[in-house]
Amino acid sequence: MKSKIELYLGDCKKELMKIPDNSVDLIITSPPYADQRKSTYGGVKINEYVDWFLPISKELLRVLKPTGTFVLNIKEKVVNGERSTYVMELILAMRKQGWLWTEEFIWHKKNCFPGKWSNRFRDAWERLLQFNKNKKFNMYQDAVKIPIGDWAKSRLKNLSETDKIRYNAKNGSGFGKNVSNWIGKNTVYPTNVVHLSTECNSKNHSAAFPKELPEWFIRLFTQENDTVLDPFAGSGTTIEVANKMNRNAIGIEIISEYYYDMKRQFYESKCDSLKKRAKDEKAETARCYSIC
Amino acid sequence: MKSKIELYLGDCKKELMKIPDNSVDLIITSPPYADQRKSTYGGVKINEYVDWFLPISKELLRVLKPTGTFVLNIKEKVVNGERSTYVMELILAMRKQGWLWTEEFIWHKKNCFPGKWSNRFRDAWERLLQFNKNKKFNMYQDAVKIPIGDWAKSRLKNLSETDKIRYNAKNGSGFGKNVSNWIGKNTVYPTNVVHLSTECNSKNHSAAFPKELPEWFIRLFTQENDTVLDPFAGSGTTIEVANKMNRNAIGIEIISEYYYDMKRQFYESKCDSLKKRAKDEKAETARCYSIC
DNA sequence: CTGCACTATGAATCGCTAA
DNA sequence: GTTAGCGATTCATAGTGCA
Repeated sequence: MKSKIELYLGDCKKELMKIPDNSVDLIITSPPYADQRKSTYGGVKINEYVDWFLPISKELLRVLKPTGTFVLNIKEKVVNGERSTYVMELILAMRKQGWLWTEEFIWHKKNCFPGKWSNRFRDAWERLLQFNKNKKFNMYQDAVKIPIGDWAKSRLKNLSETDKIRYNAKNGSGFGKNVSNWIGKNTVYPTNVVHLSTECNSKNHSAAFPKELPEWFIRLFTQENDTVLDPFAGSGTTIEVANKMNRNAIGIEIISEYYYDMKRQFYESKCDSLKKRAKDEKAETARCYSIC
Repeated sequence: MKSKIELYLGDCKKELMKIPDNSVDLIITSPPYADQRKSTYGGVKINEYVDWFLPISKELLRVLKPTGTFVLNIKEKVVNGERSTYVMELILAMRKQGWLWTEEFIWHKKNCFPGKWSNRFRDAWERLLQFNKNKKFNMYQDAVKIPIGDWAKSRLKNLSETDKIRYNAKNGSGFGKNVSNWIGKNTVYPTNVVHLSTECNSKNHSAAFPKELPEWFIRLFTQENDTVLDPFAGSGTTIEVANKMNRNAIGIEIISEYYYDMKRQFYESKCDSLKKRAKDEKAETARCYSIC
C-alpha cells in the first residue's frame, strides 16, 4: 500500500472543511506566531490571536480521530519587555472547546537564534503542546527510545547482592528498583524535553522546523499508513517527513508560492522515484514523463 | 561589611509585613506546589492555589525594590491525565496584580524522577518564572557567562555517536560550579534554559533545588551586599548560598523544625568560621564558644 | 589524592481496590 | 457515583567508602 499526499491551497479554516470527521491520526503544525512573519502571512495581531485560532482548532478537533493527537509548536514573543500571554490564554480557551491539554513538551534548541540584549538571554526553547480528544490515545513509545546513558556501562558491570534483589527505598515512598533488570538494556525512554538543532537550510520559508521534530512525533504517535495533517504546511517539512515514513500526509497552505513549491517538490520526487524504478526495471521511461 | 542573615518563623503572608517597602533586590523561592508535599506543608489544593498565593505575591511586590526581580520555581502536576492549569492562571492573575512577566526560564533537570507510563514520558523540566516591577531592572549578565571555544570545540569534536544524541549543550545551557575559573577564557552568555541536577542529599529534608540554581540567579540579578529573600526557605538552600556569596539573606519558614535547623546551621557555620579565624589569628577561641 | 564500586533517592503517575 | 490509598514502575546523579 502506497502512502498518499494531499495538498490544499487556501485558508486552512475553510480547507479543513473538506476533510472528513475523525480521519486524522496526528496533527502537527507550527502556525504563524502572533505578529511575526508579517511579510508573508500578514501577521495575526496578538490580541486577536486566540479568536483567530479557535475556529481552526475547532475544525482540527472535528477531523482528529478519538485516538489521535494534536501537537502544536508555538512560543510567545516578547512585547514591551514582557512575554505575552496569548499562548496561555489559547490553552485555556482550547480546553473550554473540548481539548484535553495532555502534556507540554519542551523543544530545547541546540543552536538558538544569536543575539544579545541587556535585559534577557537568548531564547533557546519553544513549547510543543500536546492536545488530545480523549484520555486514551495511541502512543508508540518504543519507537523513540534512545541509547542508555554511559553511567550504565560501569554501573552494570558488577552487581552487588543488593542489586540483584529488589531494593526498596527507605524513605517510605514505596519506590524501589531492581538494577539487575537493566542488564542487557541498551535503550531507555526519553523525557518530555526534546533536544534538537534548528535547521539552517530552510529554503524560502522562514519556519525553522527541523525534520527531526515532526519525525519524532510521527514515530511516537502514528504507525505506517496512518494519516498526518499539517494545516500550516509552509515549505512542507512535515509532509515530506510523513511521506518518507510511509504515512499519508495532508497539507494545507495559504501562500500559493509555498503551495506550488510543495507540489513541484513532491511531484518531482515521485517522478524521480518512478524514473529510477523504470530504469531499474528497464521499463519504458516515457510513461513516467507523461505522468510528470 | 559583613552580610547578614535574618530568619523569621511563621506564615510568610504575615511575616512579610515586617519587611520594609522596596528593600529587597531578589526574591527567589520555590513554594509548595499544589497538592504536593502534603506530609510537610499540608498541601494547598489546586483550585485554591491562586487565591492562596496572591496575598503573598502582593506583599512580595511591596518589599521588592523597583529594580529587583522575583524568580518563582514551580511546575504543575498531572490531574486526570491532563496538566493542570493553575500555574498559567497564577501568571495571569499576578499580571493583573501589577507584576510584569518578563521571562520564563526552563530548568531542564538532568536526573528527573523515574517511572514509566503508557501515556506520557518522565517530566524533566520545571518553570522558573521571572517577574519584575518595572521594565528596567538590574541584571549582571557577565557574572554568569559560560565557557566556549577550544575547550568546548575539541570536546564536541570527539563525541561518540551516542554522545551526540545525548549531548546536552554545554555551550548553550549548562553552568558549572567554578565559573570564576573560566574568567579570561572564551566565554559566552547562557540562554534561558538552565541544565542542572536535582540534589541527592542524604540529609533529613530534601532541598527543593540544587545550590547552583539560586547561585546562578543571585549572580545574575544581585551584587555583593544586596538583599535576597526566600519566603519559603525550607532547609535554607537559598539563604546559605546567598550568605556565602556575601549577600544579605532573609528567610521565612513556617515549619518550626526547618526554621530551627536553619538557625542551628547558620549559627554553627558562623561559629565554625569564627573558630577558624580565631585559630588563624591565634586569638582566644573562648570568645567564639561564648557566642555559640 | 584519584579512581572505582556501590548506595541512596528524587515536587511522579497510573490503575486498581476498598470504603 | 467519588475519593483515598496502595502497588508497580524507572533512570541518572551525587555522595561515601575503600583500594
